[in-house]
Amino acid sequence: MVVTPQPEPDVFCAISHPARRRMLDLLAAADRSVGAIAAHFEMSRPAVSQHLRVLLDAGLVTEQRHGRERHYHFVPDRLGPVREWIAQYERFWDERLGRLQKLLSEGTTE
Amino acid sequence: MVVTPQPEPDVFCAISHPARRRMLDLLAAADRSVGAIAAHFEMSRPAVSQHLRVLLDAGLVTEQRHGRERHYHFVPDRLGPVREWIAQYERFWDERLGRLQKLLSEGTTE
DNA sequence: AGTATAGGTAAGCAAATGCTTACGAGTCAA
DNA sequence: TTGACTCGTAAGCATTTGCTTACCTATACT
Repeated sequence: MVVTPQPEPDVFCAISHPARRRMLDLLAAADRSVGAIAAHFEMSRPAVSQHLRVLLDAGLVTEQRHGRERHYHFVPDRLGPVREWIAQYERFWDERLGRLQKLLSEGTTE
Repeated sequence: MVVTPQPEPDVFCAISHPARRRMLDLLAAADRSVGAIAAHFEMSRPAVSQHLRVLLDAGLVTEQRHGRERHYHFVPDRLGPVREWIAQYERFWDERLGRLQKLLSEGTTE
Protein backbone atom coordinates (compact mmCIF):
# COMPACT_ATOMS: atom_id res chain seq x y z
CA MET A 1 0.00 0.00 0.00
CA VAL A 2 1.14 3.50 -0.71
CA VAL A 3 1.61 5.46 2.47
CA THR A 4 -0.12 8.72 1.82
CA PRO A 5 1.75 11.02 4.20
CA GLN A 6 -1.07 13.27 5.39
CA PRO A 7 -4.41 12.62 3.70
CA GLU A 8 -5.51 15.81 5.41
CA PRO A 9 -7.05 14.72 8.72
CA ASP A 10 -10.67 15.37 8.00
CA VAL A 11 -12.47 18.10 9.89
CA PHE A 12 -15.83 16.43 9.30
CA CYS A 13 -14.45 13.31 10.90
CA ALA A 14 -13.08 15.28 13.85
CA ILE A 15 -16.46 16.80 14.66
CA SER A 16 -18.38 13.56 14.17
CA HIS A 17 -17.92 12.57 17.81
CA PRO A 18 -20.23 14.28 20.32
CA ALA A 19 -17.48 14.51 22.93
CA ARG A 20 -15.20 16.36 20.52
CA ARG A 21 -17.95 18.79 19.63
CA ARG A 22 -18.50 19.49 23.30
CA MET A 23 -14.79 20.05 23.73
CA LEU A 24 -14.86 22.61 20.95
CA ASP A 25 -17.84 24.25 22.62
CA LEU A 26 -15.89 24.48 25.85
CA LEU A 27 -12.82 25.85 24.12
CA ALA A 28 -14.84 28.35 22.16
CA ALA A 29 -15.85 29.89 25.47
CA ALA A 30 -12.30 30.00 26.81
CA ASP A 31 -8.90 28.38 26.56
CA ARG A 32 -8.65 25.49 28.98
CA SER A 33 -6.20 22.97 30.35
CA VAL A 34 -6.67 19.27 29.72
CA GLY A 35 -7.72 18.72 33.30
CA ALA A 36 -10.30 21.47 33.11
CA ILE A 37 -11.73 19.87 29.98
CA ALA A 38 -11.63 16.35 31.39
CA ALA A 39 -13.64 17.51 34.39
CA HIS A 40 -16.65 17.82 32.08
CA PHE A 41 -16.52 14.22 30.92
CA GLU A 42 -17.02 10.78 32.37
CA MET A 43 -14.25 9.16 30.38
CA SER A 44 -10.66 8.78 31.56
CA ARG A 45 -8.21 11.63 31.12
CA PRO A 46 -6.11 9.76 28.53
CA ALA A 47 -9.25 9.34 26.47
CA VAL A 48 -9.72 13.09 26.62
CA SER A 49 -6.12 13.55 25.53
CA GLN A 50 -6.75 11.30 22.54
CA HIS A 51 -9.79 13.28 21.51
CA LEU A 52 -7.81 16.49 21.83
CA ARG A 53 -5.15 14.92 19.65
CA VAL A 54 -7.72 14.35 16.92
CA LEU A 55 -8.83 17.97 17.15
CA LEU A 56 -5.19 19.05 17.08
CA ASP A 57 -4.43 16.99 13.99
CA ALA A 58 -7.47 18.47 12.28
CA GLY A 59 -6.14 21.91 13.13
CA LEU A 60 -9.28 22.76 15.06
CA VAL A 61 -7.31 23.57 18.19
CA THR A 62 -3.78 24.56 19.12
CA GLU A 63 -1.93 23.79 22.30
CA GLN A 64 0.30 26.04 24.33
CA ARG A 65 2.50 24.96 27.22
CA HIS A 66 1.92 26.90 30.38
CA GLY A 67 4.05 25.54 33.15
CA ARG A 68 3.04 21.92 33.53
CA GLU A 69 -0.33 22.57 32.04
CA ARG A 70 -1.24 22.59 28.38
CA HIS A 71 -3.79 25.10 27.35
CA TYR A 72 -5.87 24.29 24.33
CA HIS A 73 -7.14 27.04 22.10
CA PHE A 74 -9.98 26.94 19.62
CA VAL A 75 -9.19 27.73 15.97
CA PRO A 76 -12.52 28.66 14.34
CA ASP A 77 -11.09 29.09 10.86
CA ARG A 78 -10.67 25.36 10.43
CA LEU A 79 -14.43 24.94 10.62
CA GLY A 80 -14.51 26.69 7.25
CA PRO A 81 -15.05 23.55 5.16
CA VAL A 82 -18.05 22.54 7.27
CA ARG A 83 -19.39 26.05 7.17
CA GLU A 84 -19.06 26.23 3.41
CA TRP A 85 -20.51 22.82 2.83
CA ILE A 86 -23.56 23.56 4.92
CA ALA A 87 -23.89 27.03 3.39
CA GLN A 88 -24.49 25.54 -0.01
CA TYR A 89 -27.78 24.20 1.32
CA GLU A 90 -28.96 27.50 2.72
CA ARG A 91 -31.25 27.89 -0.26
CA PHE A 92 -33.33 25.09 1.18
CA TRP A 93 -34.08 27.16 4.24
CA ASP A 94 -34.34 30.51 2.57
CA GLU A 95 -38.02 31.33 2.13
CA ARG A 96 -37.52 33.87 -0.62
CA LEU A 97 -35.46 31.49 -2.70
CA GLY A 98 -37.86 28.73 -1.76
CA ARG A 99 -40.73 30.63 -3.29
CA LEU A 100 -38.65 31.49 -6.33
CA GLN A 101 -37.71 27.86 -6.71
CA LYS A 102 -41.33 26.86 -6.47
CA LEU A 103 -42.24 29.34 -9.18
CA LEU A 104 -39.50 28.03 -11.40
CA SER A 105 -40.45 24.43 -10.84
CA GLU A 106 -43.93 25.13 -12.14
CA GLY A 107 -42.36 25.71 -15.52
CA THR A 108 -40.25 22.55 -15.56
CA THR A 109 -41.15 19.04 -16.66
CA GLU A 110 -40.20 17.43 -13.38
CA MET B 1 -24.04 -3.44 28.30
CA VAL B 2 -27.46 -1.89 28.04
CA VAL B 3 -28.81 -2.08 24.54
CA THR B 4 -29.95 1.41 23.78
CA PRO B 5 -32.63 0.82 21.16
CA GLN B 6 -32.08 3.78 18.86
CA PRO B 7 -29.46 6.22 20.10
CA GLU B 8 -30.61 8.48 17.29
CA PRO B 9 -28.39 7.67 14.31
CA ASP B 10 -26.14 10.68 14.33
CA VAL B 11 -26.32 13.13 11.47
CA PHE B 12 -22.77 14.31 12.16
CA CYS B 13 -21.63 10.74 11.78
CA ALA B 14 -23.56 10.31 8.56
CA ILE B 15 -21.89 13.29 6.91
CA SER B 16 -18.42 12.43 8.16
CA HIS B 17 -17.69 10.30 5.10
CA PRO B 18 -16.75 12.19 1.91
CA ALA B 19 -18.68 9.77 -0.28
CA ARG B 20 -21.87 10.34 1.67
CA ARG B 21 -21.46 14.09 1.43
CA ARG B 22 -21.07 13.77 -2.33
CA MET B 23 -24.19 11.63 -2.45
CA LEU B 24 -26.10 14.36 -0.64
CA ASP B 25 -24.71 16.89 -3.08
CA LEU B 26 -25.96 14.79 -5.97
CA LEU B 27 -29.37 14.30 -4.39
CA ALA B 28 -29.68 17.99 -3.56
CA ALA B 29 -29.51 18.67 -7.28
CA ALA B 30 -32.11 16.04 -8.16
CA ASP B 31 -33.67 12.79 -7.00
CA ARG B 32 -31.73 9.86 -8.35
CA SER B 33 -31.83 6.08 -8.56
CA VAL B 34 -29.16 4.00 -6.87
CA GLY B 35 -27.60 3.17 -10.21
CA ALA B 36 -27.43 6.81 -11.19
CA ILE B 37 -25.67 7.58 -7.92
CA ALA B 38 -23.34 4.61 -8.14
CA ALA B 39 -22.21 5.78 -11.57
CA HIS B 40 -20.41 8.65 -9.85
CA PHE B 41 -18.33 6.42 -7.62
CA GLU B 42 -15.55 3.90 -8.00
CA MET B 43 -16.84 1.61 -5.27
CA SER B 44 -19.16 -1.35 -5.81
CA ARG B 45 -22.90 -0.83 -5.96
CA PRO B 46 -23.56 -2.66 -2.67
CA ALA B 47 -21.15 -0.26 -1.01
CA VAL B 48 -23.21 2.60 -2.39
CA SER B 49 -26.35 0.93 -1.06
CA GLN B 50 -24.78 0.72 2.36
CA HIS B 51 -23.87 4.39 2.35
CA LEU B 52 -27.40 5.25 1.29
CA ARG B 53 -28.64 3.15 4.16
CA VAL B 54 -26.65 5.24 6.59
CA LEU B 55 -28.13 8.41 5.10
CA LEU B 56 -31.58 6.85 5.26
CA ASP B 57 -31.19 5.89 8.93
CA ALA B 58 -30.05 9.41 9.70
CA GLY B 59 -33.17 10.71 7.99
CA LEU B 60 -31.13 12.72 5.53
CA VAL B 61 -32.77 11.02 2.56
CA THR B 62 -35.96 9.16 1.80
CA GLU B 63 -36.52 6.44 -0.74
CA GLN B 64 -39.42 5.97 -3.06
CA ARG B 65 -40.08 2.90 -5.19
CA HIS B 66 -40.53 3.64 -8.85
CA GLY B 67 -40.96 0.44 -10.77
CA ARG B 68 -37.85 -1.57 -10.12
CA GLU B 69 -35.86 1.52 -9.32
CA ARG B 70 -35.60 3.26 -5.99
CA HIS B 71 -35.37 6.98 -6.12
CA TYR B 72 -33.61 8.67 -3.26
CA HIS B 73 -34.67 12.11 -2.18
CA PHE B 74 -32.74 14.66 -0.16
CA VAL B 75 -34.27 15.83 3.14
CA PRO B 76 -32.55 19.13 3.98
CA ASP B 77 -34.30 19.60 7.31
CA ARG B 78 -32.27 16.87 8.92
CA LEU B 79 -29.13 18.94 8.41
CA GLY B 80 -30.60 21.28 11.01
CA PRO B 81 -28.43 20.10 13.91
CA VAL B 82 -25.27 20.65 11.87
CA ARG B 83 -26.50 24.00 10.70
CA GLU B 84 -27.32 25.09 14.23
CA TRP B 85 -24.10 23.84 15.69
CA ILE B 86 -22.02 25.66 13.12
CA ALA B 87 -24.18 28.77 13.41
CA GLN B 88 -23.20 29.19 17.03
CA TYR B 89 -19.68 29.94 15.81
CA GLU B 90 -20.74 32.57 13.33
CA ARG B 91 -19.67 35.21 15.82
CA PHE B 92 -16.10 34.19 15.14
CA TRP B 93 -16.46 35.27 11.56
CA ASP B 94 -18.55 38.29 12.22
CA GLU B 95 -16.28 41.30 12.54
CA ARG B 96 -18.77 43.52 14.30
CA LEU B 97 -19.54 40.98 17.00
CA GLY B 98 -15.86 40.21 17.17
CA ARG B 99 -15.11 43.78 18.11
CA LEU B 100 -17.98 43.81 20.58
CA GLN B 101 -16.72 40.63 22.18
CA LYS B 102 -13.27 42.15 22.48
CA LEU B 103 -14.72 45.14 24.24
CA LEU B 104 -16.70 42.96 26.60
CA SER B 105 -13.77 40.70 27.41
CA GLU B 106 -11.81 43.70 28.64
CA GLY B 107 -14.27 43.98 31.47
CA THR B 108 -14.27 40.34 32.55
CA THR B 109 -12.03 38.57 35.03
CA GLU B 110 -11.71 35.31 33.13
C1' DA C 1 -43.03 -19.31 -18.94
C1' DG C 2 -37.91 -17.51 -19.09
C1' DT C 3 -34.47 -13.81 -18.95
C1' DA C 4 -32.52 -9.41 -17.86
C1' DT C 5 -32.34 -5.44 -14.82
C1' DA C 6 -32.41 -2.81 -10.23
C1' DG C 7 -31.06 -3.07 -5.89
C1' DG C 8 -31.10 -4.89 -1.04
C1' DT C 9 -28.84 -8.23 2.28
C1' DA C 10 -25.50 -11.64 4.29
C1' DA C 11 -20.94 -13.07 5.25
C1' DG C 12 -16.25 -12.20 5.63
C1' DC C 13 -12.44 -9.38 6.22
C1' DA C 14 -8.87 -5.50 7.15
C1' DA C 15 -8.57 -1.33 9.17
C1' DA C 16 -10.01 2.32 12.07
C1' DT C 17 -12.34 3.99 16.56
C1' DG C 18 -12.77 4.52 21.22
C1' DC C 19 -11.97 3.14 25.28
C1' DT C 20 -9.12 1.17 29.21
C1' DT C 21 -4.77 0.60 32.38
C1' DA C 22 0.15 1.19 32.92
C1' DC C 23 3.87 3.94 32.47
C1' DG C 24 7.07 7.83 31.27
C1' DA C 25 8.49 12.66 30.76
C1' DG C 26 8.36 17.36 32.31
C1' DT C 27 7.24 20.80 36.04
C1' DC C 28 6.59 22.70 40.61
C1' DA C 29 7.14 22.78 45.55
C1' DA C 30 9.10 20.89 50.01
C1' DT D 1 16.38 15.24 46.09
C1' DT D 2 11.90 13.60 46.92
C1' DG D 3 7.37 13.71 45.94
C1' DA D 4 3.10 15.42 43.95
C1' DC D 5 0.96 16.93 39.81
C1' DT D 6 -0.10 17.50 34.62
C1' DC D 7 -0.29 15.30 30.68
C1' DG D 8 1.12 12.43 26.73
C1' DT D 9 1.99 7.78 24.86
C1' DA D 10 2.06 2.66 24.51
C1' DA D 11 -0.30 -1.58 24.62
C1' DG D 12 -4.35 -4.18 24.63
C1' DC D 13 -8.98 -4.93 23.59
C1' DA D 14 -13.94 -4.82 21.87
C1' DT D 15 -16.59 -2.68 18.64
C1' DT D 16 -17.52 -0.28 14.47
C1' DT D 17 -16.64 1.03 9.68
C1' DG D 18 -16.07 0.30 4.94
C1' DC D 19 -15.32 -2.45 1.66
C1' DT D 20 -15.65 -6.87 -1.05
C1' DT D 21 -18.16 -11.08 -3.30
C1' DA D 22 -22.09 -14.02 -3.40
C1' DC D 23 -26.73 -14.36 -3.34
C1' DC D 24 -31.62 -13.11 -3.03
C1' DT D 25 -36.12 -10.72 -4.24
C1' DA D 26 -38.89 -7.87 -7.19
C1' DT D 27 -39.98 -5.77 -11.41
C1' DA D 28 -39.90 -5.52 -16.49
C1' DC D 29 -39.55 -7.38 -21.15
C1' DT D 30 -40.22 -11.03 -24.77
